[in-house]
Amino acid sequence: MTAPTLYWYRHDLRLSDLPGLVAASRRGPVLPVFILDDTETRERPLGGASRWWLHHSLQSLQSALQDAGGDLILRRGKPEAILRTLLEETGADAIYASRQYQPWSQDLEQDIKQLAEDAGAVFKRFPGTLLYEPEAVTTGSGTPFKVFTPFWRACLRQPIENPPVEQPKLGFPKVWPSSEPLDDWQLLPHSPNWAASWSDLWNPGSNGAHTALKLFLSERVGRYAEGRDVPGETFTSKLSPHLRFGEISPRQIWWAAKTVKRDRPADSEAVDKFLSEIGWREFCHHLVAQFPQMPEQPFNAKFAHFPWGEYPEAVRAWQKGQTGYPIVDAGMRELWQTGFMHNRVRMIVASFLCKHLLSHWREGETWFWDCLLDADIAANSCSWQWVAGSGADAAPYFRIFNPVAQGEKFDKDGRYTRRWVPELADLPDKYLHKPWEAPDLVLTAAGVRLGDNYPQPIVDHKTARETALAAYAHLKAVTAEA
DNA sequence: TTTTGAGTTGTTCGA
DNA sequence: GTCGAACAACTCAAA
Repeated sequence: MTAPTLYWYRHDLRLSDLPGLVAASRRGPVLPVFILDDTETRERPLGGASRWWLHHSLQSLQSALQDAGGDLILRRGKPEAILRTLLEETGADAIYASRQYQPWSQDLEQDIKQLAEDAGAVFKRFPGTLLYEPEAVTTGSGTPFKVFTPFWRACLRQPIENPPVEQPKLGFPKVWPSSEPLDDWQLLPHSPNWAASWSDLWNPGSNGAHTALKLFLSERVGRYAEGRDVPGETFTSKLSPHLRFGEISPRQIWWAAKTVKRDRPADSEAVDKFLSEIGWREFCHHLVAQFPQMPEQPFNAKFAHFPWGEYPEAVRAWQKGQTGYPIVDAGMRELWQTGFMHNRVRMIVASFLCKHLLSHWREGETWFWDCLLDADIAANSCSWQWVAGSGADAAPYFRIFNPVAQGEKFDKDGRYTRRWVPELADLPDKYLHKPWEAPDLVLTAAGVRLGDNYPQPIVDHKTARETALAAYAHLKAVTAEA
């Protein structure tokens, strides 16, 4: 009888377009296993919102595997220990998995390879999480790209030739090792259950991912180029949490988008704009694969000297959406209430934390990590560094978002701000993004009492901007000395 | 090796 | 209200 293959599920919770699973199925019976590592020895523990998503995504994958006549084995602990045990328990002679790119992944995969060999088994990694492997995209001189545009152009010169692969026909062993009940993992919040309404907002799992993709490509992508910047409208794909957990592959997205370009040439440009966002995801993963310190250290070493301050009260006001800047507060409340924030607003709130509050980008990175359903080490750390000015191809430090101007430009009709900051809902458009400038009569009529039911701005924009620019000048002075 | 062109997402100021 | 220029040089990538 053929020995089974352990398929070690990681950030690839799907059945279709999964090269490792196809290869495993060709060898014989497959034992799918997912390991939750919350030991904090190597892997960064998941944030609260991500745990909620993971619960539902695992549930979805488990039931899909059961429909196929199999199951998903759930185990908790260190992957090294668990995979060693499973090899012994099941007599499996191979572990197959998708390659991952987190800072700790390379060491972990090396250790798994070693323990597999020690047990007389093989460990094989497969692509599937990215469109391009980090080694495959380099500059003419063989070094990794540090600027997005040439990076993405180099990617586009390498066409994706193979279409996504279908779900393989899976065979399973007769005897199954034990599995922990998902509910025992307590991934869902309780007392309070802050995610009570999330099931209405999100549909974790591959089915939900493909539904979201179809909806986006059929109804939204045409207006993506401009619409993506308007947080009060829905012209973004909302695919990020699905991609984060690998419920859908970037290649599946790529091919579906390619079909749209062929069938609706008028939308071709907008589709390319969308695909370049997939490109940013690739860029971030490649950067972290090359620079594993990204989540902790500034990519631009000069920023080690940047005079970040410690302002815990201001950071708390930012987290709670109580800064007194309506667009900032709207974003932070959307995040808290839904596990998501519109991309445009992510930039505004991040700029505000780093530049208006002069707080370290890691404060923001940590908060986003805990609150975002799509929290991903690579995208999160690269994007925060991008905003802070220390990242690859980063925004220049003197580019400081004006939260009033941004609100007036991108949330002109106030739909987004009024939704998340209802205490300002009755203010006229003219003052919605700067209530402190509204005459008393207007405030009273709208039921707004500044400093009472909505805060005064915690910093003055003009002053904060000047202070931030001075901090940057300080950085220049320090590095000039060095 | 040297040179050259270019670089996600902005703001402010002054004409 | 609208427009162009300045903002700060610097580093990257390719010719």
